[in-house]
Amino acid sequence: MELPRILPGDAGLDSAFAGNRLLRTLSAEDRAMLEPHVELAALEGGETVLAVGEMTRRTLFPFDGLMVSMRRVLTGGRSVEVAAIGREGAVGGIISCGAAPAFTQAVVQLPGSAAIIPMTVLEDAKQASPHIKNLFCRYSDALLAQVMQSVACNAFHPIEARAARWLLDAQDRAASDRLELTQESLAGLLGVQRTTVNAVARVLQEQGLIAYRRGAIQVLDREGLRRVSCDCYEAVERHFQEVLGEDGRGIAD
Amino acid sequence: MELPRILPGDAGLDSAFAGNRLLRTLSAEDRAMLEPHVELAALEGGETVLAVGEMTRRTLFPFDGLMVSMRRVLTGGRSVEVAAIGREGAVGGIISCGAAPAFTQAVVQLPGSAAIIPMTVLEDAKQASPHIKNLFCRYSDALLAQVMQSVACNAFHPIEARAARWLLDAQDRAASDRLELTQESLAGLLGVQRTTVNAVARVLQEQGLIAYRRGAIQVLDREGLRRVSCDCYEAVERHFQEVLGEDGRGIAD
DNA sequence: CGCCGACTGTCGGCAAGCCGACACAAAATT
DNA sequence: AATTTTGTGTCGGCTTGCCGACAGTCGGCG
Repeated sequence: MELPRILPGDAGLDSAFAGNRLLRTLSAEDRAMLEPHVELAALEGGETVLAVGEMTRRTLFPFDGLMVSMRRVLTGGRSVEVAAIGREGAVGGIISCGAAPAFTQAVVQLPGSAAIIPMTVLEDAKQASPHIKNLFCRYSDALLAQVMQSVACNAFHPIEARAARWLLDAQDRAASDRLELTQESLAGLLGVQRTTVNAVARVLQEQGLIAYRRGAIQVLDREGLRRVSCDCYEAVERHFQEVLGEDGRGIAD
Repeated sequence: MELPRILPGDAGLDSAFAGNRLLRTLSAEDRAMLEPHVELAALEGGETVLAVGEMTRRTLFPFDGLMVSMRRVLTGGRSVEVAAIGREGAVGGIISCGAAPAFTQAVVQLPGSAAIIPMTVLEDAKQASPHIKNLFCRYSDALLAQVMQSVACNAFHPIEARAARWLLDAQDRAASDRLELTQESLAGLLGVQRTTVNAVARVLQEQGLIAYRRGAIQVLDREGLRRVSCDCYEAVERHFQEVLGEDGRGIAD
């Protein structure tokens, strides 16, 4: 995978360390340790960040609207999103510590920027900083919880609710309220037929919750979406808060 | 949670360190480091090993037929199994490093034994032994993969295939080919109606793949089950092999 | 023995969402 | 401006699995 670079100036670094929920919690010393090894990248929608089977030698910390979608593709070509990661988290070797090949593919769903750090650097940082180590452990738990919730969500909740949840999740991470994606790709993420997505989109639009045109969906009424969405949205957010807290310190740091 | 103890004699310890796929890979020195802090427990079906919200202060390494089921319960009382863990893995704080409360409940599904080790001890061991640290990282990745596969599996595969997969998974871990569970509880694990499970069970029995009586299912024909099961079974096992290998050393230890 | 609670078998109506098909519209390409 | 590509709208038939209901059965226990 080749990633386009953006200017690695201090402005970029500052917004990375301020814009990502994990990086934001780092002390000056922690930050100083990582900074020399950070690479910044601007990513466009559709780019593959990590291919199945590829070794996870680095980790991306999204900020600035970037949302990366982790997809599991099955034999037969059908695929679902198993997790979406934005400025609240990290993608790559953060769980496996770089010791395992990717099980899912990671694709840029909403464009934005990321701070990219080699796993070797991160592993050293974990050794040196108790906070970093603890932070990554807690984030791993939060990510696992997110995926676990999706298992339950897929099993029980109707697509209308799941679609609404997805839109809320996406908009949380997006830089704008306009999400550039087709109904077709949304269908692929939710693991349902395109025609089903179309039906749901129509209903949500009639209710004034969203507006869409060719290749883009706009969120008009977050509160309304929240009502039709399943409570998986809240459940995951609650666990995030509990584990990582708003300040990212969480429990017993 | 209170766990009944079994005699912590050397015989028990030996079978624990030989019977669990993770513990088995430890060197004599690694084992010596943990041994003084290991508690052995015999667990009965239905016991709650970890309640939602409880801090994960220790980790269980199942052996000897024990299978623990991680369940996510939704508002409304419906629940699904998000992961099943047997002698190939570990349950508890292994991902969160003990830094987060449990998001799912963990219930004993098939009776057996476990080696229980406090997270504090495990964390120290990770510091001291590169192999242990690497092993736990790789297992974390494998567990996450398992859950991710379930998301896709629930989204696409018909229950007949999923049920067959569950039976294979369970029998891999069980001490015998007789699984003591009711159709009702299997329905709860798969996240479907009991009547649906009943229909599936009847079909599988007619095909001679299983036999069941009140409260127990017996696997008769593994190969046959494999044919009707979805390939999620193989997909997860393959990733396990790739990451942990048969000897648990996996990639670049 | 006889009761009772838990588990299983079965049915019929019903809704969600699959799936293929096709027409249309908007953008991109030439 | 003409053409192609890509995305959207919609329909009808069909299957899976939900859901409530109820009857049958097994086994333990008083």
